[in-house]
Amino acid sequence: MTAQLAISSPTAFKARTAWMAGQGTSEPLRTAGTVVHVSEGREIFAEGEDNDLFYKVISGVVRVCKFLSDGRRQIEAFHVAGDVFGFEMGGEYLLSAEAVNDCTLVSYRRRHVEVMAQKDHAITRHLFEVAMENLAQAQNHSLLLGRRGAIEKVASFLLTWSAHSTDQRTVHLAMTRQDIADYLGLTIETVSRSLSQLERDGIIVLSSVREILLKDIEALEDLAA
Amino acid sequence: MTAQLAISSPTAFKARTAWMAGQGTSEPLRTAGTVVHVSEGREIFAEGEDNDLFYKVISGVVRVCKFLSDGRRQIEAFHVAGDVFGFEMGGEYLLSAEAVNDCTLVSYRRRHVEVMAQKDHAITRHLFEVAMENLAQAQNHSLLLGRRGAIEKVASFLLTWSAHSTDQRTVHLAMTRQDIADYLGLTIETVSRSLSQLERDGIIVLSSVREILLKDIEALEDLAA
DNA sequence: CGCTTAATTGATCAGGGTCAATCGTGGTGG
DNA sequence: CCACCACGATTGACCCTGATCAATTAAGCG
Repeated sequence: MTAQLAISSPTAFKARTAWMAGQGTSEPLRTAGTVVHVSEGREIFAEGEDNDLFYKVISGVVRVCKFLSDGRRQIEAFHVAGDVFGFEMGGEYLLSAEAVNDCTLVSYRRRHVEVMAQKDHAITRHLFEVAMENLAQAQNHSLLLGRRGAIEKVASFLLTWSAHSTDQRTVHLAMTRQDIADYLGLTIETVSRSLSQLERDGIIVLSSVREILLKDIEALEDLAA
Repeated sequence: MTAQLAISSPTAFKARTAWMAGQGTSEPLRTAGTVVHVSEGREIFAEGEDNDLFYKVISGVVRVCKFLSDGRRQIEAFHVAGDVFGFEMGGEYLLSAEAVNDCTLVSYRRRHVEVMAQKDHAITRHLFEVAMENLAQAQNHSLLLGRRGAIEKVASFLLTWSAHSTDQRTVHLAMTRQDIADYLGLTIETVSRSLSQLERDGIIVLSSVREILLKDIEALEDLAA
């Protein structure tokens, strides 16, 4: 609360290196957690369950999502190394979380951390930042969903996701087309067509299904503007 | 942090009575603010400005929104009496806020409150709840924007907004059709047509432009499911 | 009473969804 | 090692919802 650390950036994903999560003096929660492994596709928690735990990603990618009664799915966010998710105030989770691929996570017992936070102000501040970061992300996501066309959405997604790649111009996708579609509020076919379109325009190259080369980042940024 | 107060409900708007905002022992911030009046259509703050203040609504309705470079607008939320908005971590606001109609607000100096929060744990917890409530709201909004058709969106909007009305079946709209459209990610025409459609189906009655009677709440809930 | 702005309604169009067929790719087992 | 299989991704044809353009109506307000 006291220090006004600027949050990293108002993007949908956050970039921190996996190896530093859970260690270092900048990590207020480092002593409190339990390491867990979750394999691809497995549920971490579901909407409506008691939320006594929250998590931080060490490696892998997690999706958090909601479902409509008819099965339609909306992915709210993808979480990568360093991100905290599942931290909520009420008695039960408001969304579900699943492993996009094999993940290593640290789980924290909420009540335990709450007690710690009373003594250690740094923890409180850290949790605040987590919450505010997720909020900023959710608000950007709304803008994306409400006011952009299919190509704009896909371009925007590629740019954001490219921030994680070691090489800025090579995007490794951890998720399927269906995941992307459910994140962008599109169908799998429209995502596919948009990618093909971008390739035809010489803006990207689909070097393999899960790997995309960004040839013209300028053009992508114009589309995502 | 310690007490795990359940947040009121995961709806897009929150209902509290105007006359109790800013007083009562349940109000940790009651001594710190300054009352301000903002008239209809006026900007309260804009994306990119220094955020040294945040606000609570006493009366009236506030919209918070983002703009795309081409002028398209996405309203993230409407805030009513009791809601806190403009509370962010970074150095500048990530969204803009405007008065939908004449408003009375209380403004709080962020740095001042941050100092207070160090001494008074109740303030910290209260701000946490504010943040988490806004987060839950933003996430529900994403679901609405990404995965629902026009009629579903409008039905959902009416139900949520009806929670504020004294009479549950009579909805007074503070905002224009354009505001509704920008909140739902639709055009003004589609909002209008959806309302007309609902009236033709006997589900609502448009008693005047700003007043709508909900005749068949069941049917609305089915649509919004 | 007219003027201005918001809202409704209509006609048409296009972006994206749906349905269906084909292609690729990675994994498995012979 | 290779062939087959299963599932994900791509592509095509068509349709439908919601956007766009345009005209009309309604509602404040001076």
